[in-house]
Amino acid sequence: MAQATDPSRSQPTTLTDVARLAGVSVATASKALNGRSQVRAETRQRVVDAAERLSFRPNLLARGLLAGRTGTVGLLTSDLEGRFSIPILMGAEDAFGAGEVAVFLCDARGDAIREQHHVRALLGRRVDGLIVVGSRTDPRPSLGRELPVPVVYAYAPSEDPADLSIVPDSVGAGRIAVEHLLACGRSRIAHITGDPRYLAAQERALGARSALADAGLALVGEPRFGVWSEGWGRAAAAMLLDQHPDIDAVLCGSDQIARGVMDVLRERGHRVPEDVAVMGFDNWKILTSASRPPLTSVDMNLEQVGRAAAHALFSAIAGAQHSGVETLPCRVAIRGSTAPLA
Amino acid sequence: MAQATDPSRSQPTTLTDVARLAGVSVATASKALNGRSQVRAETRQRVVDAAERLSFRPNLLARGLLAGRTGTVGLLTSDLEGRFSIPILMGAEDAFGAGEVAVFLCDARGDAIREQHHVRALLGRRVDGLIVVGSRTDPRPSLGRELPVPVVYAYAPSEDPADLSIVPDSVGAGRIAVEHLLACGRSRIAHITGDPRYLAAQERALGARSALADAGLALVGEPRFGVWSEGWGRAAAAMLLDQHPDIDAVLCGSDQIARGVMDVLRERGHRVPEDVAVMGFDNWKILTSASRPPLTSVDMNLEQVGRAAAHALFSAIAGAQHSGVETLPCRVAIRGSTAPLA
DNA sequence: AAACGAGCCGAAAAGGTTTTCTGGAACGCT
DNA sequence: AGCGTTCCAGAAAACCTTTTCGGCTCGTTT
Repeated sequence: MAQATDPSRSQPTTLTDVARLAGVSVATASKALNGRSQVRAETRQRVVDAAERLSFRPNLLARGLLAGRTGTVGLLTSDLEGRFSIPILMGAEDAFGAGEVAVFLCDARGDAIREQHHVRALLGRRVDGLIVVGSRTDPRPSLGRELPVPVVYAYAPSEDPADLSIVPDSVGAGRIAVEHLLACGRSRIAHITGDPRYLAAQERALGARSALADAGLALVGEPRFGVWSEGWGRAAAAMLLDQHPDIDAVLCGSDQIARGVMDVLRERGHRVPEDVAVMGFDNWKILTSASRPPLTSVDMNLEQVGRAAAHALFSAIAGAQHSGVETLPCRVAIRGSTAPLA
Repeated sequence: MAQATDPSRSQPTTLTDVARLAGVSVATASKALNGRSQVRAETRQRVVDAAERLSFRPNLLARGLLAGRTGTVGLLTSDLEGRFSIPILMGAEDAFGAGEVAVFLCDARGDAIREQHHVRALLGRRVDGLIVVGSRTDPRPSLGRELPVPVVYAYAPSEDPADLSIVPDSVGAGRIAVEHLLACGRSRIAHITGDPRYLAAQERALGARSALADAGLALVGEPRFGVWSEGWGRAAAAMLLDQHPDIDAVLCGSDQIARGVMDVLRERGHRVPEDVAVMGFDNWKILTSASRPPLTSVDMNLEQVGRAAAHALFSAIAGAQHSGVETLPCRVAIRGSTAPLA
């Protein structure tokens, strides 16, 4: 006798097994399980029972090979570590998971070579489409127009306008932040933000200024660019208070910066929000809910971005031909650090 | 004529195309490209050139169908949002990516039904194995012994000792934390930690006590369990200082708690680390590097856990039969919040 | 009674690759 | 010349599923 095979690793049951047990041909078994009409109800039931007893799961490889579509997509992140990729990834996974589509996850770690490698591997697996997730909102090089499957860029738009990109509306984010502060009765608003080489920093500042201008106001001083850290928030806040002790709101480019700013405000005896309102961007709950008081922040709706990218990819796979950069609105998550002036 | 097909979505080239262009049979083309020996060098070169010209990529579905192995694994997380899954996921993705294995990402969102659904879907895609990543270190129900592929549990071990699980050494983490504080000359050490229903909280406390006992010492008071938040850290620190103003170190159950503790210490005029040393767990850089001073913290080496799980799955796929819970050591990331007593 | 239609099932092909086996050609040796 | 050996290429099967098409049976209609 041949060596007994490990029972716990037995070959998965095939349609042939089911057909044999049900006493029909594989063709009939297939039709019975897939709800085709040319099967008698009684026969169908026999097949379904047999499949159940053998706990049959159709081999999606074979099906994909035949159908030309695999029901898989590639999710290519440039940087899993950064916290922006994760919510986008969650949104996309959510949107796909509901629709029987499986997601290949690849992390390029910001390396173009590795990215290219992953694209090749994914194409070898005949994914139906790709989502490319960036780690910042600055445009990135396109994967090219010659790919055999549709591609959607999320968060970081493609440089090629022929590609389809889904990004949060950073300018609008700056606008709604200022509008919220204005609604709270603030008028002497300063802006402390992060690295000026980030498009997001520039666009948020632009939106903030534009909303102020619409109200006939202007920022107190110039936007203070620096880095995305609490330390910078503290340093900039100290300088700001020295020069402009009369501010009544600080719009911060990130939640981290906002935390630094709030620490300095408190240490210098300014009450938040009674004397000075503080706002951040990103709505990173670990920071916003832990600060004293909890921090009002602009949420970039990143899960939404991921979901929208997934839906866009769906319709692109179905044949729709869209292109250009689509922006999604952000929203203000209001907490204790902003409140109307008494 | 038939409708012209969209050139940008042309069918991928197949081995048949390559063989035709090279003037050989598909069998020979396959052997040439896969380095089989029964091909003349000159013929092989012709095939390779043809494949190159057509930018041929073998269809991994077909290969997988034939080989019975697909070179894919499923990564099943219970909670992508939590920050513990991500490093594990990165480590696993890293280990697999190097070896031509692609990773299906599925997020069950802590829902057993959804998890079961994903397992079925992954088995339908004939993954070669599964990694199940938990969101906390408490044991979780096994997926069962009847699965047709090997499974490795990471971070959250399986309740079934017949399964293989890879977890960080939480007891050891508590030990090395205390050992570091002892090495800094501290002897009056208090412990403020999180939710007592988390095994990690219990085990870290256990390890800490055991290391202290080895040195002939004991904790100052009982471990103070609460929740994993800055707010609890502040509240507990205030109580602690009221009862035991003479402590010289606080071991905190998480970096968030540690930040809260440090804020209260500073506000009450205790210097860190001169008067009181503070340590956290998790080594979450966004918190450890932003605090004043930067926070010493125990790193759970989660990427390592992910990599180890990937390697374990590899060898299980290759046939090795391991089981039980394997613990991986943690390490102390030393920063400014701990320093030797002068 | 013959013809026809409807309903149901099975045979076979297709999808792309790898592997095994067969066979042909060239070459060396007796 | 005949035989054996080596080398190389191709034919065919296999993996598993879906779909098309042909054919069988049975019931209905003229």
